[in-house]
Amino acid sequence: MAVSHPKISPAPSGELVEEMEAFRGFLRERGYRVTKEREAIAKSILRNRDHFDVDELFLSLRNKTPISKASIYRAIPLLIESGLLAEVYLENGHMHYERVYGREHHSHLRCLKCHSIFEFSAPELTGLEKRICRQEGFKSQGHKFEIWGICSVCQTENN
Amino acid sequence: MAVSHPKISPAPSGELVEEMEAFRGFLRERGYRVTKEREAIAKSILRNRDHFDVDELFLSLRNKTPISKASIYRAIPLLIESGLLAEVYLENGHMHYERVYGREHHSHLRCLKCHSIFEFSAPELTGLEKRICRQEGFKSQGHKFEIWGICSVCQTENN
DNA sequence: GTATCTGCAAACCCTTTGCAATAAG
DNA sequence: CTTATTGCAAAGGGTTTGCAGATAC
Repeated sequence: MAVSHPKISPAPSGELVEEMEAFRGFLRERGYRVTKEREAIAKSILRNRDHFDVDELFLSLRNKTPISKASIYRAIPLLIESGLLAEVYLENGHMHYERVYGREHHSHLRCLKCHSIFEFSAPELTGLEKRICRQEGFKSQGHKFEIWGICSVCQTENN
Repeated sequence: MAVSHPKISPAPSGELVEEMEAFRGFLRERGYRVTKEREAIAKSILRNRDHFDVDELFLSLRNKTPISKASIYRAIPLLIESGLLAEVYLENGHMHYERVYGREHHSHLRCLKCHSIFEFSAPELTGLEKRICRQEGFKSQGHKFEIWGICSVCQTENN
């Protein structure tokens, strides 16, 4: 199985300075320290990644700024708290993350063959969420919608 | 944190014999053996559980018919193949399962406080799924919708 | 200088697997 | 009798943690 269409959409880099500054500000406010490791991790996420797991991040940092997985795992809660990242539990075994800073809520299509993730927006989900919660007396803090199957590229590949 | 409203809805027991026979039939067809361990696991699921994880099942069997976790883990793929169970990846760290035999597709409300799971049906999700897939050229094999927050019982509890 | 952060390695938790003994057909 | 299944204990994979040395402030 050798599939290789792109999983990572290159990110706009205009706001990078601004977003980095926001992250540094968050750290200072909370009394956390601004370390080169945390900066490298944040920069890598802002620059390259919409979706990733810890291993991908670790490998991509390995060349320029090698950082231990322990430090990555320890940085992630900070990135989440700062509003830069969110956890995404794709149902394939382990935790994934996605950059959320400056992006809007969306849902995922997950290809079972090439493991690509595609995004879409479905505004009606919000209405559905509200209606269900009203019916059940539930106080919502979030929702998730995911579709899995075979993406268009993989459908046309022979094998 | 001591919360204790019911997580498990008692199952109808009229069809139990019939469902067990279906499972035995499935095993025989496939050349698998009908063992007392597999029967105890299937019976426990049919009788008591809509949602569970391996640990809960292990503990509940412990008294009457102690079965090793290894055997439970090995039985689960069979139960899934037989159409009795489905995996549910609630985003709280590990795999859960739900009985599907004779039940219709539904979605989940997950309480962050008492960890109860509530179910609801939202037929419009199927239409949404189809529309998105048509737009993206995606071939769907399934979808999932989950809402998390605080359930009505937990909202009225002080603390 | 002092408290936080880092890397390392060990610990953890859930799940899977190798193996010898057991049991189904 | 033959082969699948079981329980045990060890191995796996992802994630967390204790600790001593490094570093931000």
